[in-house]
Amino acid sequence: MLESPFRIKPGHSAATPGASMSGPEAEERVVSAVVEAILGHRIAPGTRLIERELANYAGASRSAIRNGLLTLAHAGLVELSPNKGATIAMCSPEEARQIFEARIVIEAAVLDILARALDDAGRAKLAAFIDEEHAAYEAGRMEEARHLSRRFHLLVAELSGNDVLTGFVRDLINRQPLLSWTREARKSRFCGNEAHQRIADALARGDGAEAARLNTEHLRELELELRTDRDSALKVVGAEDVDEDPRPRPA
Amino acid sequence: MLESPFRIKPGHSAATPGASMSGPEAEERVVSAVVEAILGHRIAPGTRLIERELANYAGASRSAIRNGLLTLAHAGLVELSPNKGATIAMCSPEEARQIFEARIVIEAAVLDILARALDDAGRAKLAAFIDEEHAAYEAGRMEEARHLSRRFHLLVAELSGNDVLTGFVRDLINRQPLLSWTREARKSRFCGNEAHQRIADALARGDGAEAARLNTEHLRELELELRTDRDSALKVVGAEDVDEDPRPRPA
DNA sequence: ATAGAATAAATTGTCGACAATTGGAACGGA
DNA sequence: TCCGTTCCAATTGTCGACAATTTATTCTAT
Repeated sequence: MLESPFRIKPGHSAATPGASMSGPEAEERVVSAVVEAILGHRIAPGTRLIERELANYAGASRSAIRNGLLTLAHAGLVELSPNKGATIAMCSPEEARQIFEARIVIEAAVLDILARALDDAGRAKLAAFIDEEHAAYEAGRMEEARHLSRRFHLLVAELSGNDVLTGFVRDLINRQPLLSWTREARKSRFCGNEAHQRIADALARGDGAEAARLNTEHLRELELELRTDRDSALKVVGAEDVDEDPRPRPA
Repeated sequence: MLESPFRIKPGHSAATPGASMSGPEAEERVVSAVVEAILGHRIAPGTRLIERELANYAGASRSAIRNGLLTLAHAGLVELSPNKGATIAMCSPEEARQIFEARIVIEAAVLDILARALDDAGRAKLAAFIDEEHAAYEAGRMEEARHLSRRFHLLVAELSGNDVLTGFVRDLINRQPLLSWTREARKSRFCGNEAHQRIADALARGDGAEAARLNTEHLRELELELRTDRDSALKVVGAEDVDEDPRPRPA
């Protein structure tokens, strides 16, 4: 769950008004939809999520939505205030810093573990993934490229064989889009395929320390880029508060 | 949440039969009760949790219990199978290994961070906590001592200032009692007040690397102790399957 | 007597309705 | 015009009831 099939496309406000197909995956559908919406920068942090709206949208009942919101809250993607409702989580700069700090240390550990345990099958998977990532970029499918770029770090964690650490990495990666939700960030250059290649090379050499160092550098770069994006965004829009705001307005 | 006030005492099977005080903390109550029951080794991994029973016990309705179970499931303390219900999570040896591995790397990072940021207030808190821990042990209040011993690691994380990593540490520590749930483990010697003291000393010196090394050693020792406990338990009870079983039998 | 199928009990999943709380709007007074 | 109060719509929280599924029991045939 939370693994995000990335299939549901929100944007229009009523899925299929007549057909109330309340499958057993109703809750899952909402979770996926919200995750996808956040990843696609179609929904802004701080946006209020009204249960009934989501219910209508997903063709499910409020109970399912409530469960979904609870799951999302546990994952740190939405914030729940008693009697106040749910909003897309907002990350303060400090929180963003902490997330990057956590990613750096955990991924470093994961790489160190993986460097010792990587076998041929793993090497092949890594190579194939990086190829796919590169292909998507070359073909101009930026959305997919960005998606794969995020998933690279998850793949590394999975290959390390430690499910606990993998879960942590997944949570942290999923929160990433909360940090850079401005339109500017979408223009950011292809984030680090070269870096990923270098990391994979170091891993193949069995040099976990170097892989960790490269990854740390990579993440620091990302963080810096994010910070400048945020700053420039603030400088541009200024005090009128960011309101290009592509969020689904309550009817 | 999950912070566990440790105040509710389960054991008798009906809280206050007449008074259905369904406060807003009903869900919280169940969560605390289950956490406390797990920590006190009063409930065995694999035990099935029936919603209606919990509801009656806590004087709440099934909805609240369901939410509580979802929270516990996300924390890794219970497992939910669709249409099958909830059980106290069982940790395979492999899972236990992964949890310790995760603790080692994350706490090492936390100690490294803290060594650079520790101020006088923090030093004082650490010292006071270790004193309290020691006092509880000397006074023979083993339950409390064990509780404080676990919390030491959480305190270190909190002092580091990184809430994200702190949350991870909390999750991992809460899962600890799932690993050593046998009666034998209760007899285990006071786990590492000296070790805690030494770690605090290294921190006070600003030597994060040494603190991390000591902590790693400390955790490895704990893991080993656990493993032998489990093995000896298996050797003793043998194939009759562990069934001293102090779990609340379904009426 | 045992294996298998049919039945019955128990438990979970889902839903809609109602109560409680919040946020905003209309209203009135200074 | 501005501030405070009152009222109302909107939203969340909670509950019990019913349907669907699983699990235990009983019955029958071999």
